[in-house]
Formats: sequence, C-alpha cells, structure tokens
Amino acid sequence: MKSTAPSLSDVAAQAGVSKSTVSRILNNRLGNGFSVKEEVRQRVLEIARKLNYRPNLIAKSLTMRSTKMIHIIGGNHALSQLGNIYQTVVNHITEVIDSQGQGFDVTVDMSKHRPDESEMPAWKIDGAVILARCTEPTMDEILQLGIPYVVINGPAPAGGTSVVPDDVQGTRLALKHLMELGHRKIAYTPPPRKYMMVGHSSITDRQETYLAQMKKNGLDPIISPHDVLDDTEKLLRDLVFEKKATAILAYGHMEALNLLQAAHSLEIPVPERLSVMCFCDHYANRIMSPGLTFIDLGSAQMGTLAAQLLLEQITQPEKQKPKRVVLDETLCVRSTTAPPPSDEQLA
Amino acid sequence: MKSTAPSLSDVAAQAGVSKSTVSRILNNRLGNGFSVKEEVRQRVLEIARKLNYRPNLIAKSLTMRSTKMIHIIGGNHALSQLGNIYQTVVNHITEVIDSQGQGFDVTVDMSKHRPDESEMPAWKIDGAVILARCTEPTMDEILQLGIPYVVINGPAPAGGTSVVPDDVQGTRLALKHLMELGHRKIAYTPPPRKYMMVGHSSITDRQETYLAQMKKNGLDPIISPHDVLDDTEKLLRDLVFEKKATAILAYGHMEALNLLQAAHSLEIPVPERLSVMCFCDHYANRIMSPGLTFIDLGSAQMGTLAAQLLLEQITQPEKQKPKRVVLDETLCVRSTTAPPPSDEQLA
DNA sequence: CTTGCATAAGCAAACGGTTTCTAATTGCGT
DNA sequence: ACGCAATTAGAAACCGTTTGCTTATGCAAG
Repeated sequence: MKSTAPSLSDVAAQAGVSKSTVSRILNNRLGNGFSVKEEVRQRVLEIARKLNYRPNLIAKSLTMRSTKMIHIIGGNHALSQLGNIYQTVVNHITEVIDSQGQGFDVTVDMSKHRPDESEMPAWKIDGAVILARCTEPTMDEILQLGIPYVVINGPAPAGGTSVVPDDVQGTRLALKHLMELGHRKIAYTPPPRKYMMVGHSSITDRQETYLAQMKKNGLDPIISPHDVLDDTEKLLRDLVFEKKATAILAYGHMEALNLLQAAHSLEIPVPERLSVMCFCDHYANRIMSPGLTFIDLGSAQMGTLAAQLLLEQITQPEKQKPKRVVLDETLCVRSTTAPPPSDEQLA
Repeated sequence: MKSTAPSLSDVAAQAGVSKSTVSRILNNRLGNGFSVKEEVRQRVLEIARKLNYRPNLIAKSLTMRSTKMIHIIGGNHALSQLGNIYQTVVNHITEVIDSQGQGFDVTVDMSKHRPDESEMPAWKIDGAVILARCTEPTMDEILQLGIPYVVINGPAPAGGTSVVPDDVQGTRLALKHLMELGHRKIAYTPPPRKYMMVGHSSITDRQETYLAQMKKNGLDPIISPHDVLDDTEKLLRDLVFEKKATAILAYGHMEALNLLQAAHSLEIPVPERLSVMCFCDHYANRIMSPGLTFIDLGSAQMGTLAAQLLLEQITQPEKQKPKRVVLDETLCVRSTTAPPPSDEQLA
C-alpha cells in the first residue's frame, strides 16, 4: 500500500545488491566489463517482477538525453488550413515509425503559435517532422540543438532534408491531360487570398507553370480574377460564359468542390460542358469528392519516405544525408474531366 | 558554438549567483523566506533571456513529479475515420489550454494501436482527453495511475467525466425540420458498414431515434438497404424512385456528400426534388460542403468544455467532478433542404 | 610467494532542476 | 556599541537512472 512506485533502490535493497547492478541487469548491460553471477541475476529479476517495478522514464530520459519522442510540428495549420493531405502524411509517418519497433512515440503539435514564437515543445525531442513550414524561432532552435529533422512539402534550410512533390511536373501533367482531351480554353483557379498569405511554393509553382505551359502551347491563360470563396457562382459564370473556359484546373479540392457546387447551381453539366480537376490526394478525394479527377500529390509516399529518412538520421547521425527529395505527382482520372463540348453543343 | 542548451548553472555562473537563486527568480518563488535585490533579479532575467535559456522539462519533471503534458488520445482513428469534427474539438482544446497560461503542452497521439494495447505514452502525463474511445488497457492504466481525464463524445467508466452531444435530441431536431417543411417520406442513410464496426453510440442513437420518431408521427421509415459507398447512385435511385423519398437524413457529411454527387449525376435537383441533410459541424460544413443543411454536433463547445473540465480536475483534484455533460445539438439550415415537390411536379 | 588477470560487484558522479536548511549581511531600536 | 529581526544568498540534499571507475576475490602463471 505504498503510495509511491518502487524505484531502483527498492529493488536493490530487497535483493541485497547495489542500484547499478540492478540497472545493468534489467537493461541487459552485461558483458563489456561487467558481469553478475547467474544466481544474483535471477534473484534481481525475480524481485523486480515481484515488486512490479517499472523504470521511471523521466529519470531515464534525464541521463540518457533522449526521450524517444518524435514530434510533428505544424499540425495545426497544416491539418486545418492546408487541406487533408497532411492527414495522410501523418498516418504514414506513424505507421513507419511504429513498425520499426524502436520504441519511438509520435506526437503531433496542435497548438497555435505566433510567427515569432518557437513551436518546439518544452521537453527534448529526438526528431522532428515539419509539415510544410515552421516558424523561424523553431528552425533556429532545431538547428541550435542539432535535432534531426525532415521537412515535408516545404523548404529546408541549407543542408537540411526535405521531401517535396514536384508541382511543376504535376501541373504539366494536368494540362497535358486536359489538352489531350481537346481543351483549348483552360482556366486556373488559385486559392483564396487568405491562404495565399502562407506563401507556400505550390501557389506560385502551379500558377507559373500553368502560365508557362499555356504560353508554350499558344493558348491564352485564363486566371480567375477574384477570390473563389467570395462568390463562386459569379466567378464561374465569368469563366465559363464570358471567358468561354471549357476546363478548370483548381489549386485544391476546396476550390474544386466549390466550383462543382456552383456548376450544379448554375446547371452547367460536369464534365459534359465543363471539365474540373485539382491537386489533392487519394484520401481527400475519396472522403470529400469521390469522382473528381485530380493530380495526386503523393502524400502517402511523402510521409513514408520522410519517416524513413528521419529514422536514418536518428540512428546513423554520421551518415551522409540526402538534401532534398523530389517526388513525382501522378494523374488520377475520375469522372469530372472529358472532351470539351463541340461548338454546336455550346450554341 | 556549444551544441548543448544552456542550463541553470550556466545562467548562474554568468550572473555570478547560485543555481538556487536563479531557479527561484525564474519561477517567481520569492516571498516565503526568500528575496533578492531587484538589481540581481533584473540581471538574472536579462542573462537568462540573452542565453535563450529554457528549463529542461525532463529534469524539472523529475523533481516536480509532473510533466505539464496533456495528451489527446485516439487522434488517429478519430481524426482520420470519424470525420472532421475532431479537428474542431482539438483546436478548441488547445485554445483553452494555451490561453490559461499554466504552461501545459498539448500533444495528440497519432499512432495506431491494437485494441489490446495501451495507448498511453511511455512518459507520465498530467491529463488526458479521449476522443470517442480508447482501448481497454489504456483506460485501465489511466485509472490505475489516477490520471485526470475527460472523454469526448464517448462513454466514460463509472465516475469518469465525459462530454457528449445529445444525438437523440439532434435527430429529433432534424426530423422536426424536415416534417415542418412538409416532408412525409423521409429516408435515413446510416454510415458504411466499415464504420459501423467502431460501434459508436451515434450510430445506434441516430438510427433508433429516427425509427422511433417516424413511428410516433405515423410515417413509414425508409432506411437505405446497402452500403452508401458501394454504389451511391443505385442507392439513391432506389430511395427516390422506388421508395419515393423526398428527403434524406444522412449519418454524416461523407454520406451526404456522396448523395449530393449522385443526385447531381442522376439529375435529381436538390433541394427542389430532394432535400438532403446530415450531422456534422460548422468546420466540416464550411470546408467540405458549403451549403449543406446540417445538425451541428457542437464540436467547438465540446472541446472547450472538455478542456475546462480537465484543467479543473488537474488543478483542484479534491473538487467534486461532474460525471457526464450532455450538450444540445443545433440545427443549421443552409440550402439543401426545402419543401417537398408537389405531386404534379413529381409527375 | 609475488604478479597478472579474469570475474563479480559496488561507489559515486553525473543529468538539470527544486527545495530545505543554514549563513552572512543589513537596518534599527536601545 | 549591542542585540535581534529581516533581508539576501549560497550549500547541499534530493528526484531515479545510467555509467565510468574502483575494489575485492579467486586462481593460474612466473
């Protein structure tokens, strides 16, 4: 009926040996200049079991300088603002790390932080995964403490590891798909201004590649003039009836979803009259808009790879680490893209 | 160029005072037989700031026997399987806890766990929030260690605190709305069989209340016979053309979204010919299906309340804690519900 | 009868804080 | 000049582990 849990000393006292001996026996730190008689070993093990001894991991962490914790940073903004691809990423990270059986615990930081505030937890972590971006103080601290890290879908400082999708190649893939279907009037819908603030590379990469590819193919670019979320129906009327667009490539599934709803309201049949596609991943697509044609950002692959790279950095710090891994995006054709309407259909 | 973080001793040495003095100043443990000259206080604070000193929480926890960590358990299944209401819940929990300024860190467990495995992290936590459910070994461990906890949207063991939405009342609200619009042929679409496995109370509560209310109002219940995700169009054809449903109440936004898409494909106008509504929350509704009429589960309120209750339990353990808090659900009318079509419209 | 070397186990110093106890200085009334 | 409380500060113990170093013992070789 003791109120405190048994400690190493308790076991040692009962067994009539010293703390260090118990520690070494329990952690199998035998050999290497240390040994015990088998009889003593058994006695200690027996007593530890009898007392239901569990090591205090806080104390252990203190001496070992390792918490066996891997922390995912940026969960709040990534999971709630940047769309659901991070859900997939996180799932795959934990899957890889759990399956390695090295006893690492994965946690996700869900607090909101000001941009001038560090997102690092108060305790020491053994590794970090950064979703898209982190605040500057966070990066400073990670570098200062020499904590292994991998950035997913965002920029890493010089020498840092990152895993990013190839948005340029993905955008080309999307346009190629639409052009092969016969579209010539292809519009692009950027994210709402509110999200452009985050300044993610995908925003410029997609838009600029769109502009470049349209030009290269001798087509006139059509970019939605105002915010998608302001008044999607007005936007869509403009794109389809004024600018005569027959296809729209949207920045993300949120924009695509809004466009589809608006098309529905305006009785613009998709895909017969208008093709719609966007960037997203299988998970988001399945849950939120089954049937939407999309460019898969490969979030699952990003998560898996990032976790593997991180574990390598943790377990083999001396090993040369890769700087930046760029993954191809892939096209998933569903049912919202089709050849453009013929001229008589339009009339 | 030191690679290790500055410690209390470093600060003490630089300031020319002892560790204890620094500790007391930094933690505001003045008064009570201890005091410092203001000048020394300022100097110590200044140096701590300059060195960017952050106390080592591991060491601190060792003496204080508290980690200042609040862990959210069940994040993986809740966030990825049970829909996005948990996103809102988590956001509000962190908001409340951050705003209290008591220095608690919130982490979300994202690992997958087998049902016979404990989800408790290896380190000691000061409190836990359980999203919907946790494994049995987890609950055992929490109770054994006497860790304060709150269950959100799920059952708590005897004497435990839980915050749950009133699905019975919510379902009544939904049906009342549809009946007041004039609907008599109201169908209910349960979640895919795959999700029924989790056995959440909402699954039975909604369906049984639906059955009870229909009966009470002398109406024939229409329950979708097969899995929504199997072939939504077939399902919808059956409900609308065979069973003559004019309104559908769906278990969640996933089902509703699929139904809307199918309605679109089948050229069944919503809401003119068919009303659709579901259970979800403002966040999910805004992101995933703007315009959908829904019953708000009050996820924001649940998160806020749960966090407050948990903090109370942590800071005032002796205080009598509430057992089970039931929150009302609310109706949010958007544009997918309207009076049923008249008979001539149907013809 | 020393030396040398395994083998077996303990001592004590970390780790980075908090807290209790104790000591030195100051202020002030007499 | 003296005593006593209040103020200011440091030394040391402690939290529960790990680990480098030391010590004791036994036994074979020189």
